[in-house]
Amino acid sequence: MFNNRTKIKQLLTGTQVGQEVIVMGWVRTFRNNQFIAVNDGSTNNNLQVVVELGIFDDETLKRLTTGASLKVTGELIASLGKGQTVELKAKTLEILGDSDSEKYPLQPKKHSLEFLREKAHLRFRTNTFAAVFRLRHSLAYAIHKFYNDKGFVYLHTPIITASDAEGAGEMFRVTTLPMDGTAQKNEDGTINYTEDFFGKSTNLTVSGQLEGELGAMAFSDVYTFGPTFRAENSNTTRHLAEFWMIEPEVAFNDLEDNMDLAEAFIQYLIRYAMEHNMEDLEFLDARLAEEEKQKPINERQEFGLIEKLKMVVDNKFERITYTEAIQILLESSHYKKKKFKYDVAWGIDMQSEHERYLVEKHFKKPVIVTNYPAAIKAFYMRLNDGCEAGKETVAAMDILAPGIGEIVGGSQREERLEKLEARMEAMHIPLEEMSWYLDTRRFGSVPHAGFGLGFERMVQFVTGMGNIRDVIPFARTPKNCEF
RNA sequence: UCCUCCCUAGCUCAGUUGGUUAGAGCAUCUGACUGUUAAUCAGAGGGUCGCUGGUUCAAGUCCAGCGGGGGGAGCCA
Repeated sequence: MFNNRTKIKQLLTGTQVGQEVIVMGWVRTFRNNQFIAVNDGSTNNNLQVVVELGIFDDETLKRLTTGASLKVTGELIASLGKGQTVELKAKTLEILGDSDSEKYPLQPKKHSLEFLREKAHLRFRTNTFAAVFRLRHSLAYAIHKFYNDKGFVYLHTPIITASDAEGAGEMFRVTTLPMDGTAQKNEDGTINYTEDFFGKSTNLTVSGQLEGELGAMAFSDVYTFGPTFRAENSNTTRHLAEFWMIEPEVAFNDLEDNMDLAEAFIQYLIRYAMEHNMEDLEFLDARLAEEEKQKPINERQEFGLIEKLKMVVDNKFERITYTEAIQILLESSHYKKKKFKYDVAWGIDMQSEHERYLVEKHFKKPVIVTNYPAAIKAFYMRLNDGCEAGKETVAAMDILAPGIGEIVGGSQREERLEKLEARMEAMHIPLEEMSWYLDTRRFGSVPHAGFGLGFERMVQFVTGMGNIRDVIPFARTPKNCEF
């Protein structure tokens, strides 16, 4: 057996002092020809391995370069120096893999996030990214735990879909047809997809929601958690072409139930991270505080990372209707002083400056905005009854988070067949192609609701990372598909 | 896609009104030191100034095109 090692996280608890142990990991620094800081990814804290002078030959010691991998056996002892409680007194030292220090890109010094983004294959070995991706893992686990404990069924919705009706964004085409122009064409010049692999035009999914609704009509409570794809040419710090989304879909739920679920969900995830990853959160908190110090005072965040997370967990989210939100904006001194670039009026699709004002200036906490004008929302959202003519609204809700903007988008779904069909027709959505979807409304339709939470945006919120490309291992963005 | 800023050593940056041999800190290498904490001290090596073209006696510096990146906007999660 090769893997008879003990993880560094375990060793640092100090329970094995006095015992002979085996450690494997990577060299972070080698100081004074005596002290190796070894990291194995189980924690950001390094284990100090002490090589006493004269025990190992110079040839071996020279190979202890940053990034090299090691196997060390020795006795775990209470540290003789300050700065750590335990250290490993090396008895044997084996270099598993050398790392040419002239070529290894990660140096024992600060690197910019932009530089590390281009070295995404190695950036896990840095403290910042190790903390981020351990948190990402924890949050992913917590998502399954949250829904599993509530009796939800994890439904795997397809990655390749034929429907392009949802209109959530531009889609990536999936095809095996030749791209050299020799693909068969129809009389009108369009590509003849009957010859394609699936016999029709197919795409990568933009959302698992419609399939999720099918599951909810049998299991009552389902959720999806998987990758989604948008071919939008978005170049921002909060958009990816490939991202992960969590989409619960719940039968016998109205908009209020939906909001309750979303709020409990977000608070659960943050609480889980604080209970299981506090060390990493503290590291990121300190990193962020350091970064804030570089900024001019008027651009600094009001709260630290952990402080912000505590506030979200400890306070109810603010809930306002779209109409109230518009009213708040219109009455704001910000509006009266004409500080908004875009005008405010009932019916507009709020701009990010408006959302930011509500969340960051007015309420200073997460805000749930409900009942948006029907004209600016998707076809499947439930029309509210008793609306004033020309001011129809739908039972939609968006959760806006400080610093990130929209983190959740959801709604109660239109369960009434005639109203749904009328809405689809008005929005030019082909009813025949969506017949499978409409069957849910034909056979035992029930009120139901669901939402989508962008996983990376959630990871951004919890880690405080400003750029979404730094919270997914290998980011896919326009003009960038490395690794 | 639009607006804006940027691209100089491995990294982070400086480089004056265009003018000799393009600099610094860190990293790396060599040596010294040896209970260090991003060790310290001394020395050394390291550059097609993003690419292509143009203006000029002369371009890292000015102009144009292309490529890449940051920030903001739109679209959204």
